[in-house]
Amino acid sequence: MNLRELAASLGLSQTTVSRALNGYPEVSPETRLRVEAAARAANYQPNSRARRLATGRAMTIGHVITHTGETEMVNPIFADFLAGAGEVYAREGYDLLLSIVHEGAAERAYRQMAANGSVDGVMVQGPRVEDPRIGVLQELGLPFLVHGRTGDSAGYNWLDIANLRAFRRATEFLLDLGHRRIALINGQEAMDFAARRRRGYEEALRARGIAPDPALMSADVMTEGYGHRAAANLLDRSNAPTAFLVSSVISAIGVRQAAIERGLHLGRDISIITHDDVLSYLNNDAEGPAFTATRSSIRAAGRRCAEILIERIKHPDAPFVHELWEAELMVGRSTGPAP
Amino acid sequence: MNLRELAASLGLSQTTVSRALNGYPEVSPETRLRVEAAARAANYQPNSRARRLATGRAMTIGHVITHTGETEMVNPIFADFLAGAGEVYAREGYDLLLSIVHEGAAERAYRQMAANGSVDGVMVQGPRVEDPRIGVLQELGLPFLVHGRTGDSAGYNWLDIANLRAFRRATEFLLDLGHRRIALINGQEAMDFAARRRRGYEEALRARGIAPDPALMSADVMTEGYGHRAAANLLDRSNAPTAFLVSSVISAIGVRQAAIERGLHLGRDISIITHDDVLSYLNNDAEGPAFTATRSSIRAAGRRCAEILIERIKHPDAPFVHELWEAELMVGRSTGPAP
DNA sequence: AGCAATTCCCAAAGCGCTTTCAATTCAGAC
DNA sequence: GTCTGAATTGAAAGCGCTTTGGGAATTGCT
Repeated sequence: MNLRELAASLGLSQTTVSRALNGYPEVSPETRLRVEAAARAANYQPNSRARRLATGRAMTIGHVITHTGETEMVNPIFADFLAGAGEVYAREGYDLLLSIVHEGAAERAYRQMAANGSVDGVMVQGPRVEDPRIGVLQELGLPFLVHGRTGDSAGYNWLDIANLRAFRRATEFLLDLGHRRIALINGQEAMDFAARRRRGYEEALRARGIAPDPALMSADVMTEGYGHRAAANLLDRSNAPTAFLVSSVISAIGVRQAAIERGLHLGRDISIITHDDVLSYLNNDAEGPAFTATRSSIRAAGRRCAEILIERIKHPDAPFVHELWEAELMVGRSTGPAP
Repeated sequence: MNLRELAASLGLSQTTVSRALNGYPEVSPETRLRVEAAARAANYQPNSRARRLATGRAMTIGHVITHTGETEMVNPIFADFLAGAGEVYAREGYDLLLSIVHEGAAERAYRQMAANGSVDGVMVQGPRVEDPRIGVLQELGLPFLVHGRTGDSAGYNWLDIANLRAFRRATEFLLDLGHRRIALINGQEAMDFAARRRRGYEEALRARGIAPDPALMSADVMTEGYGHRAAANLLDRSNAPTAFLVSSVISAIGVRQAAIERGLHLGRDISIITHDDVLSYLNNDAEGPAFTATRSSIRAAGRRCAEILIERIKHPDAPFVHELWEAELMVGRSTGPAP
């Protein structure tokens, strides 16, 4: 059933039927009701391909997710972010076009989306400290929103969490507990969020007169194995740290494992604070691991990012939106006074 | 730059330019070269909206991912599956339309995709023992492929792993090591894969004259917390199991944690076998946890599923494809003789 | 009653491609 | 020379919708 047939069956023109269904005012109430009833009865759905061509809008938002070359790893936090954003898209009638490519191919993916008009805007995730994607998107004139920040953050829309403050705060918390040798198990520091977290950690240490010790810091893709390996190395040293600051729950599980293997008791012999994205399948709650954590839901971020982006698509000339979220510090059972 | 402008700039008709770019034979080699050069120079990309309308093909594949009501959990294995499928889609020129909805809304999502023609086919993941989606898709006449199986599996395309055999094999492995009280920490048994795994487990026990003990079996959404909780309960009983068969690495981590908390040493006091989907961020290899595992890459499955589905879209009348993959049993450090 | 302003509806022109059908050219066959 | 058929190219008709620019009927105002 298409519009022409529906119109014919009603003895109306396509124009009127189209207007009736799309809520335009120049249709009499009775006609609108009649049309709506007929459309429902015939289970009429406008052909989205035709509509897109006619309106020039794709009603689609593009997400380009990259995986890093070496490990081919797809960051699992994307799933939760997508779930949050997807909720909003569905509500607003947008489709979500997902493209998963190697890191170097992201630019091409964006160019293609822009050139062939398959999306109205794109969501950028996981920006690096220097991220070429931003410049490309600015040049393309495609509306976009960055989850995170990079470079000169004034010239585009972004939503980020206060990574620096969160990790400064977490470090201060450990310092207050008397810890002096605090290890940082960070994500890859080419990523903007990781770079900021490190700065927060270092600032807090310096503010207490402690020089950051490069031997206590590591940075890598945040897998469980990495957390385990990094912690194992550090714990086997003569001058082992008494506390760990970890960038993800997945890695924190590895760190915990390394500690336990060495007979250390969490919150007594060793302290761990992790950043917690509140992933649905790794709940860090009272009955779970209950790590002390800086906490900010990635899914909620996805929702809000989607809202902002759609707003931007509707009003491309509005001023840039910058939204900074604070992470909350949740005290769990993985921290305690320095031994 | 659109086709008309490009054609005008070349002094050719749209017809010829279109043909030249799309590889039709009725264009002279020189003309084709000229057109291709001009298209490259002008960075011409055909408007996908127009092309879709004209051809009637969406060049898009739909994935509808559901999250269960209570937990709102998005299964993280989807990310890896999508990454695999996405690779193939990109190669074949297909887009991936992702819809993340509540369980009950899946049917409506499919109907909508079919009615408004936004996809050429859909991928179905995580089928339940009785799954209404299959019937809906058959009725809609939309090509689809199921990752997994359900009900009468003859009437549609699917790719699955041999869940029953994998878990029977794993159970036999534990039995051979002398274990007699083996717990099953399964996924929700409304899911087809989990139901099959359970049958495999029970078959193996019965074959050795052991009656499956309902007290040793549990089933739930496979989070870390669930694994921890279920194992803790079992281990605190008087007649605790000596081995665990777990349906996912994430839950296995929780099980391991519960065991360690009770001073049990893996592979000596307690054995764990888990199913391993080879998730990129939870690598279960030599330097990682190294669980003994039944192993099958979900990402590889995603790749193959995409290939099959595209093939089906191109040849809708071909006979149904059924592909059953064996999981391999990888012996790690988490299993040993019964104490 | 006469006029302008609404109200409601329609015909037709796109949107930017693909594809059918027809036209033209030219080589080779008679 | 004429005819046939292959090789190239184009004109134009869609694909199914939205939207512009009228037009007829109705209403409101003087």
